[in-house]
Amino acid sequence: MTSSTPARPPGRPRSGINDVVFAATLSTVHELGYARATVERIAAATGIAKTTIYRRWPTKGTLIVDCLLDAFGPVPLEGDSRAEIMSSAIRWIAGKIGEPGVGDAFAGVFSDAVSDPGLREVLSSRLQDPYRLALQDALGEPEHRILFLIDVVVGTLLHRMGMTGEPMVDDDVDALVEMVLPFFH
Amino acid sequence: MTSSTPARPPGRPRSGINDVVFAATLSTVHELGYARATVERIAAATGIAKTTIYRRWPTKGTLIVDCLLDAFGPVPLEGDSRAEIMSSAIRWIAGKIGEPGVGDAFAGVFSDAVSDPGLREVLSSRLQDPYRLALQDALGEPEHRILFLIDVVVGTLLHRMGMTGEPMVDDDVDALVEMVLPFFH
DNA sequence: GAAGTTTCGATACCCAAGGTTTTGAAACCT
DNA sequence: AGGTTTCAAAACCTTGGGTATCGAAACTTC
Repeated sequence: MTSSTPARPPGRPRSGINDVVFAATLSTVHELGYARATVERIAAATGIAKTTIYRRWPTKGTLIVDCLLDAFGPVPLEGDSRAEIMSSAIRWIAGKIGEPGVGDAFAGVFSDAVSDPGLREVLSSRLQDPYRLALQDALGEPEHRILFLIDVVVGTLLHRMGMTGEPMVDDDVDALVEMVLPFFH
Repeated sequence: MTSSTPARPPGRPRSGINDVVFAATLSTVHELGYARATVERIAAATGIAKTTIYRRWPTKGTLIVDCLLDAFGPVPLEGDSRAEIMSSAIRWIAGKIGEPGVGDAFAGVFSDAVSDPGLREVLSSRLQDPYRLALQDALGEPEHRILFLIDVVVGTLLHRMGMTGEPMVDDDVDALVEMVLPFFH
């Protein structure tokens, strides 16, 4: 049982700066927008070296994805009925995308992924798949229906964000829920 | 009335190369993706100089928007009922986004616009507004409802395109129509 | 305490791509 | 012929993602 708690690996341990980097990433994206939130600026905002960021995240895209994973956390799948579960999930992701920097970062990394199959794979497997699986389980729907649901909800929220620069207002989120729910009876 | 038909401006007239540039833009984007479809490569594909492109379009974003305007053309608002009009419009834009290069170009310029308020303005006023006004007129819906409709339809189609790299299949476009129509009675 | 290993900060660097500038020639007008 | 605009070609600038190097710091084990 010597490896049940694997010994700390040799060498200098990493300092616990991930949270600081995530916070600086979101605030920098919020202030300057996605494209002008360069890795150099994010590093400067945290006070650490750019090389340290690239040692932990191989690309800017993976940094943003990890940052979003940290910002989102697990889906709260609350509610007694399927309708309540879907409704709360939609409002939850709408609220998250409305948080400062989150929507910009999401839309930005999403757009980078369009021309970058590697990043698309990261986005799909690390960010989308966990939520897709949780929703499949909670709603008892087949994969392609959940993928369609995610396309509709996230696509709509990001399109509004990208077109106006502002997150979707609550009235329109209500409309989104009202439109989606009947389709998934 | 000497200026009713304004005289041709002095100097060497522009050669009619816009169509060639648009075609080369779409094919280059289709082959290499949006980010790798550089202005230099597009120019090389047409055989004209990069400076000629920048003389006609101030930025890559405006070139792409003009290219999309040319590729889309006017919305066909056919059908006797509101349902038929909406259905045909949704299938029309889905088909256009599925054409080679169009979806990539659309998603790419859209994502650039996230961090670029100037490009966002161009995208909104030159590309979205004409279709929004035509739909408002044809469907008799207020502006915010049409904006919501565009967010849902275009957002969903682009999210699928960005996440998978492939346009949405017909079955899912059918589902999109089926979901949207009842909401707009 | 010394050797080995890994992280850190700093700096310099490479490369791609958007965009500008310059120059000389060509095409059109009056 | 002179004025004006467009064109192609080339050099150039800047930004930003990502890499390479180096010495110092922080741990481990022997």
